[in-house]
Amino acid sequence: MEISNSPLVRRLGAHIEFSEHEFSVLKKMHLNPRHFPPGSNLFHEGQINHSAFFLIEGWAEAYKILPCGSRQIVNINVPGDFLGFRSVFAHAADYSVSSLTEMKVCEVSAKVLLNAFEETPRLAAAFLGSFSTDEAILVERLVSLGRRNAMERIAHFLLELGARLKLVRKATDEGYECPLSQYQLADILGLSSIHINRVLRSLREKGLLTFQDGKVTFDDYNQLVASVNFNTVYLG
Amino acid sequence: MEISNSPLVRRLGAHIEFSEHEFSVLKKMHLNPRHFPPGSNLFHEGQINHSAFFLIEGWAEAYKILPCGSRQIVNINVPGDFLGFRSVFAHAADYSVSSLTEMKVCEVSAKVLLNAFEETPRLAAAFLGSFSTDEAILVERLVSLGRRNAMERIAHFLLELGARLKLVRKATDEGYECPLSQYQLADILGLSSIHINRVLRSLREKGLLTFQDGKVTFDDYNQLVASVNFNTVYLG
DNA sequence: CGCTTTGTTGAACGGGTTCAATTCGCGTGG
DNA sequence: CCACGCGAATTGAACCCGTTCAACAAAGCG
Repeated sequence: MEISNSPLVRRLGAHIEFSEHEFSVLKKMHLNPRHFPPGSNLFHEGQINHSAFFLIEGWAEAYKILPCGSRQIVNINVPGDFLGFRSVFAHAADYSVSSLTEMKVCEVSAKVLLNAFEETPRLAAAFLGSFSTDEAILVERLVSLGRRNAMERIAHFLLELGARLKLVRKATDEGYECPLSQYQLADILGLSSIHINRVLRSLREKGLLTFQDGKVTFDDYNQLVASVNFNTVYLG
Repeated sequence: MEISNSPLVRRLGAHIEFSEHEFSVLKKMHLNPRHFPPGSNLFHEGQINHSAFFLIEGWAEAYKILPCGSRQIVNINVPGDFLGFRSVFAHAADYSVSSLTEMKVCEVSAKVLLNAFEETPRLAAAFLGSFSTDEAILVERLVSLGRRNAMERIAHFLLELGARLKLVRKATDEGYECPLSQYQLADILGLSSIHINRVLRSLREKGLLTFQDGKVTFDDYNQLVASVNFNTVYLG
């Protein structure tokens, strides 16, 4: 793959132009790609990591399991996303990450990463900017779980995912391929899968969006955006 | 104030020992402290910031207002916390921050911060570690809003706040001073203030914790921790 | 072919909200 | 000094969004 088409470069480069030197540093991070089948564990809660991953192809989920047995998905990761960067700087990972589909990642050790940061401060700033976006996504989901009803949560999440996938050319205003099940949607949005099912039906019947057969289709993008007050500014 | 007693140094130094040089860099960040009365806005959603703040004394709240008028508090900040660091690297702040009490902060420009990071990589790592903890707090709250009931959310949040305040010597296992109202607790935990009130009464009657007169008292710390499965590992 | 995973629908229940009213403490002005 | 207003806490009652339990259909897969 041509380096400039890498989803990582596309994400980091959303706001700045890279120099030749910066490109070469990024290129080094693309060596040694690794593949995982669906359902693989990249790392788990409490694990001490000395490396992080770039997600190049495929989808992953970051989640926590509660003692009572229920589960909260913290984030869904798509190509261009960072996996486990926090746990490099923290003592240990505070959640688990598994692949949802066939997945291609590039592993980067803490050392390589910190060296790159020292060497090219602009690159460090680009990374910090992207980390900020990740946290903004987390904040926006917190708002959803705290103050939005089921319909708003679902629409918001699927619109957000669409916006993120557009960055890496995997979605349009028409919709996108989506490997998530209704159960996973429930664990992301703090709802039961039964209720997810009912609300999805209602959204479909209203002609707003269709979540079916591994595809999300925006049947009326503008009305959907308007009806849940979706705003992309937080995505950077 | 002696620099080594600064809540910022106490937080950053939770895991590493600073050199003389690193101390001097941190000391420079303590110049020009600013004071704010309760209810001041440090910055608001959408604002473009070129500087961030360390919270030295007092409490603050970070929140988002929804178009429907309801509010979600993203985090409560206590001495030693960072305010607005993300918005330095992102395009704009994605939430607003106001003081809850009389407050003392130190302002640090993006430039000074980035220079410090280049100059002393260990300091940069300490900051990244602390940012990680902030994000872990966010993740844990997401889990609360998604999968815990009102009693668990309240207990978890007040225990977490206690653990954070212990780091800066402002709490013990007995309890701590807390300027939050029941309304604010509601906006943090995605509940109504009426329900907060009822659950607080129930917790008090069970002899687990008392939230009254600006104080949180852990009437039976161990039983409280056990009954909601509180675990501090995510706090780093 | 049976088994598991995912999706679908109905009915009853319940945790938490909403609306409404009351109390208490406190600062402010008459 | 008291009346007033205001924000925070408190309590009751009705309601409702979302859960839980239960049953069944459809699709994929060894």
